[in-house]
Amino acid sequence: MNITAIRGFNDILPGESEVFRLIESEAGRVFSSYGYSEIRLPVVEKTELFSRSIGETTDIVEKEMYTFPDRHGDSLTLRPEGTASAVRAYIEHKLYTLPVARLYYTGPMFRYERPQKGRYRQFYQVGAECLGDDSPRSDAEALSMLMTFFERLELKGATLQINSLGCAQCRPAYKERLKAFLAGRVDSLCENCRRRIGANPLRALDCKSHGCMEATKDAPSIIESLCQPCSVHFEAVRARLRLSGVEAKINARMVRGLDYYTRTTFEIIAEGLGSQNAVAAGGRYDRLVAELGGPETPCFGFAIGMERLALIIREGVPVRPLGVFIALGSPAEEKGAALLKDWRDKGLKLTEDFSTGQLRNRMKRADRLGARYVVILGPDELGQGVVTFKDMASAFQEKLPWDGVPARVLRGAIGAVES
RNA sequence: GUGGGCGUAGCUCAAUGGUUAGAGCGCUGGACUGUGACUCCAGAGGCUGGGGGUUCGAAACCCCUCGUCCACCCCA
Repeated sequence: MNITAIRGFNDILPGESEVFRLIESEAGRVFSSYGYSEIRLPVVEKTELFSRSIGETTDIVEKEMYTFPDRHGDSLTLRPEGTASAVRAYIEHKLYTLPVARLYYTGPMFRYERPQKGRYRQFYQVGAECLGDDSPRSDAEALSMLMTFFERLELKGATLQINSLGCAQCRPAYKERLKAFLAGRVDSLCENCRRRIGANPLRALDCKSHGCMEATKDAPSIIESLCQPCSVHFEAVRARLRLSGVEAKINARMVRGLDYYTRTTFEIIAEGLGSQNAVAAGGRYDRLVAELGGPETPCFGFAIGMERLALIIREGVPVRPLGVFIALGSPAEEKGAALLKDWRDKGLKLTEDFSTGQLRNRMKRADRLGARYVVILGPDELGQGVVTFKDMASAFQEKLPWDGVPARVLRGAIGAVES
């Protein structure tokens, strides 16, 4: 085999694809029950959109984007995340004329990183953005919607951590305080953190190196440094979450890797993912729309990592039981065509075996295809207007009149019927 | 970008530097001319990831390279 998929780009094969479909359809169901509508966004945007919204000095923009010139020389980029595109579309189509826009999207994102467990160069996200509302209830609503979604998927052991990064009023002051604090202990910081003290001292807070963890133990807390409005907002979000029965742990050291966040940020941590343990994350971004040329618009949004979620949600996605149809001889094949059409129209999931060997081998093929039942039409059955209907799990078989097959399958005797 | 583990049949894995690289599962066919899973028999399937080197002799040892997994960085 000479040509293989490129590194970090994976095929999602049958077996796995059902889980992805389940995640997407459940997300659509839950989100739309909160008034969210789907927006389909392009996978490629002008590079500038991402560098301006995510931040010039972030890792994503500095070294993880798939950027290339198109034939006119414009610099294009495969989207590394969805929020920037959603905001661009919001402004471009003047969706701000609505009182509030609740949007969700799903699809592939691209980042040039070394692949490892739960991290790939092409990865899928489901994201949601609520644009045009500054109420803390909006933060809480999105969070409890997300938790509801996880409940629907029977996700166990997911914990919600929240933080507030403040706003243009209070963050700069905090940054200075932290810088001053860190400056006193440069020696114990890791090389990386030393370098970023100037541009992004907050990063030192969630650095995993021992020295940094030790050095920042008594660092000033951002939560305690919030200005009055931000502090009120944060407390209101927490109160609202309690009301909805959502447990949230404060993590004052949680820092986001994208520059546009303000006030509330959060992460949902799941077990069983190795070191890439955030299955969903997001927060408030009150400045981004204005920074990209739209009107002042407060927003809240998040994204869910689909392959990470797929790694941990329960197995055994319900699928409709598969039937295999076996015709013996040309007359039966001809009659079978009409019967299959009718049965499929009535909702059965049936595949036909086109092989011609011994019935024994054809049964074997049906078994290998995962057939829950087999429908056999041979010369005998043809004469009597029946089929031989066999339940593969119990080995029980019976003769059924042609129009009796759908009822036999659909009444559930063959297992749960679900799409 | 950095570090480590692993690359042998479709899959999971064997094989002190020494004949013709094996096993289980799967696949194809038969025993059994209309009944799968169990049993038995036969068969197909490999440039041992690729390239170079050491050696009388390499799947094995050395170098390079590619792929993959895990971790770091960072993130969903």
